[in-house]
Amino acid sequence: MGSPSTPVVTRFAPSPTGFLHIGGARTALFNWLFARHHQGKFLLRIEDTDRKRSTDEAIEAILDGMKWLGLDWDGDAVSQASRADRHREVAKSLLESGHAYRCFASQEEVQAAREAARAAGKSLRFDSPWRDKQPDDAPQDGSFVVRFKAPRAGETVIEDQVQGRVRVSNDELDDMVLLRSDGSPTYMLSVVVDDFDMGVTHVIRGDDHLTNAFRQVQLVRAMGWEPPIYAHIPLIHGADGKKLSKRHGALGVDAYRDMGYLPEALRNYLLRLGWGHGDTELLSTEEAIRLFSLEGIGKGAARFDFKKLANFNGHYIREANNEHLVELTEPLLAAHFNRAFDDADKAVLTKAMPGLKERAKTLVELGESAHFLFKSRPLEMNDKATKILDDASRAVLASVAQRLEAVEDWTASSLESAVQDFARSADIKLGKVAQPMRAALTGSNVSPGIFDVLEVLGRDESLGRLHDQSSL
RNA sequence: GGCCCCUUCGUCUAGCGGUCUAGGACGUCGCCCUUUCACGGCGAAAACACGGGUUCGAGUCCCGUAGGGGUCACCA
Repeated sequence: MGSPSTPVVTRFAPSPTGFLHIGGARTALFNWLFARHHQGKFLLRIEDTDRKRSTDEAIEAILDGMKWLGLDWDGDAVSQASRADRHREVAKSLLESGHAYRCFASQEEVQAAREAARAAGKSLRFDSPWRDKQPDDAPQDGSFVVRFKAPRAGETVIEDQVQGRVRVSNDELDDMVLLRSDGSPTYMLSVVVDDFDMGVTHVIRGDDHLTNAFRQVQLVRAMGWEPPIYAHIPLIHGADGKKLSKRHGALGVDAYRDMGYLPEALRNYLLRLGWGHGDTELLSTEEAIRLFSLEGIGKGAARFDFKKLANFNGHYIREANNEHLVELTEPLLAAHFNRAFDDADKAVLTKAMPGLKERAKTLVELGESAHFLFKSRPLEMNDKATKILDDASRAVLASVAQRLEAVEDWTASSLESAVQDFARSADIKLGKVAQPMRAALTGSNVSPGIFDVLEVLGRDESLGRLHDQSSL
């Protein structure tokens, strides 16, 4: 950890070529948690230096994803492209100090050299013939790129907070391009400059950046700056153990939202994916901030497991307050029934929510489980309900309905005693009357407690549904 | 292919030389609760990749092997 005197500054730096995918979300979460833990700053920088592949929609999607997840950043999101002048300025000073040079080799030449290296089984380093040429040797009109004059001898070492000490021989690294032939800065240059200018103290990112880190450290040193502290976290794999790609479940967080996962559940799950603190599984955001540390991050890649996410989600649904869940579920119901839901509908939903949320793993399931409340008579029975409603059951329904009509106080407890009395007097088991009732009232074999269902549905609707299915 | 990283139950993980006959969670399978389904409770099966060292003693340290991953762009 940095000394207490230097405030922690972390950043999340996604490239806006798509949505905020699950791996990026976890990286953002770790950076956010780390910054909040140290009461430091968490910055957001959009790495849009590749103008062609960056889109405004993607930027929006990423910001939306962050907001939905509850990861708030300090200050405004910075556009890396907007800082191109400063990046060029740094490249220029590197050129002047002799840490960079103009390379006139064509892309074809570079390509050919790499292929030769591969054929020879060597590292694919490109040695530019222009590295040690004098400025006047340069062709007058040729286009060029600016390359970093990387050290060839020795090795570069990174004290990574997750990976430990990692070292690589400098002759493995070639002279990376700093400025393209059109004068635009590359990512390698831009990250280094931006991280420095933004005062980033800790770079926490996916370990696919680990090898980049070596070159970045060299660049930082060439500028006479101090490198940030690095923490390269393992990638997330799909359930099949393969790298998470577009084809392998690397969905945007918006997809998880649409599948009915709660942001708090996804946060908690993502946190536990690759980070641990003893046996603790469920952590509130406050606890997560309090407990989070880089030491708790594991080194191995983790597989994404929907089953466990669902379990966490069920937990957070049960924990959520009813009004909030009604708000989240109402749009799903409105879409399903293709009609607006008014306050009376919401009141019904709210009343049923305690029984509903107990058995839902996702918001989608929660919404579906509420359908029966709003269906109009006569309800259509699903297969299981149809099976339950045999002749005997329909006869029972007729009798119990008759008994319920006499109930003055239409509440779950009164209704329960009425049905209990009925079952006793008719000498049948409660289940024999409850299940047919459930079928008739909900059209299904699964629902919240049947007496709660009666109460929520109300006297008229309940009796009506019972009569619809009872034999006369 | 070069370089770098990783490897504890099916999955996520705890473990930071002896307390490990390896703990928790999800999942799975039983049982209990019970008006269904969930929830909850109880219980079970289930792992230190392999081989060498180091050490009185290794899941914990070192070296190989195997497997997995990442990266080698005028992408980020």
